[in-house]
Amino acid sequence: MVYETKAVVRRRTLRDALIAAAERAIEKEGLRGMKARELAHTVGCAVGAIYNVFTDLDDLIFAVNALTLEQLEKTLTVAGGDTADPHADAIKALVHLGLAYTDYATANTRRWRVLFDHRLPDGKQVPTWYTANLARLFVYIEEPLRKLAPALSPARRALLARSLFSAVHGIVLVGLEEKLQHLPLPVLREQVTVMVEAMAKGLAQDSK
Amino acid sequence: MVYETKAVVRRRTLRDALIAAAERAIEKEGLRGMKARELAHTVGCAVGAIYNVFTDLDDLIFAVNALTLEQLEKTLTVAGGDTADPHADAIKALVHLGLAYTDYATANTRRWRVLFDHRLPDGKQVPTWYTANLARLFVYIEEPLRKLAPALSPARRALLARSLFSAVHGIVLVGLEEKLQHLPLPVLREQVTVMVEAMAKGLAQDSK
DNA sequence: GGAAATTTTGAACGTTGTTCAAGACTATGG
DNA sequence: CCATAGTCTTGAACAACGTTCAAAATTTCC
Repeated sequence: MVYETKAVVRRRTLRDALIAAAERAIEKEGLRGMKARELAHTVGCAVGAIYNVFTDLDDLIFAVNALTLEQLEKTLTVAGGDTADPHADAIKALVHLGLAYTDYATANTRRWRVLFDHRLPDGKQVPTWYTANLARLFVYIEEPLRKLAPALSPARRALLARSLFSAVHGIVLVGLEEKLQHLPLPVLREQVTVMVEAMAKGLAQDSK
Repeated sequence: MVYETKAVVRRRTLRDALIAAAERAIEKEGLRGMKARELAHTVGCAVGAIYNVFTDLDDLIFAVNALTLEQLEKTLTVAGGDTADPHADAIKALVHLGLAYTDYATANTRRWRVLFDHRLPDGKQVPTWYTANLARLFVYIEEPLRKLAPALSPARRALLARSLFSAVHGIVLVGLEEKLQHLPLPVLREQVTVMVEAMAKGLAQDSK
């Protein structure tokens, strides 16, 4: 049987529709706005049907997060190095990445928040594919970092890439935090630029 | 009437007991573990009694967060500058602050997470006193920062202090994230040290 | 001491996510 | 093309949650 059976098609259609509905719900009201009954209503199925396609709502959230990560990664195109000055190029590339991250988070705050906000009930394990996908965010940083500090061992470079990502993530996170004064986008972008440049220069200085 | 009436005493006693119960619940199972009926049972009151003392569970969470912030601030004692080299002193002080933050977050992960994880339902405002308390975390950084880059205007210094805090916060947050590989404390401390030093050196370099 | 005011109580309400027996549908063999 | 075995879908029902509120208990005040 090469062709898909009706049931399989229906299943995937429902799956996609539910994901789309969840995306819209999250974008409009955040994780709180994603409710089983509401999703079922908007896609026109019974509440129980959700659980034929996803084991959990948590499972559905992970599916949305996977798409969010895809979206996010698409915006993280590395700026081509001019190769005139590899050092300056690397710094430029890092700033570019940081600003792209800032822009995505600002434009898609609720979706982006769910990537990290969502907490599983005690005992439940995060899917390994999700961990791997998230960790891929660090990889984008490794290449410029290699240019910036070539002497670094791969392990240390990976660790530093993670820390660089985390630092920018923190700046954006706190910058967009409602519990504090919301920073206007231009100010936030400037802070990211200044901090990434500082980190890059400081790290390069270290490894000399 | 100088002396407190019985009702007022009871009220405050109940308030404190509920806060204590909430603290224990959060420490054991996070925000999810803090349930109205369970709190009422552990302090020996009716569920409804909670709502005589707090308007919401959110209100109770803010009360716990206030205590958490107090605890946290107590650990952020600034290391005395040796005044031999103000530049090096400033960097040391910043690293010290970062490590203190790291240590508190590691030792009290659940409590600490609630400071930032807790999200209000749409429309509800964060109490201004809470915003002010949180923002006080940035202030600790301003003094070393002044030594590091004296030319900075107060406004820019405040902004940079916020960004420095945010960067460290991000590193710790991602470092302790279950959705990624948990970094062992020594590794995390080292990353914080390296990154704070890099940021400090980079910023100092800029302002020369 | 007794009336008025206040606080405490816990059953009840509205919303959650999730389940599961019953009914509807689909796939397959004759 | 039909009957039947298997599968999927349904939505009422369940448990657990935060929150409310009329009644009961307590405290306050003269």
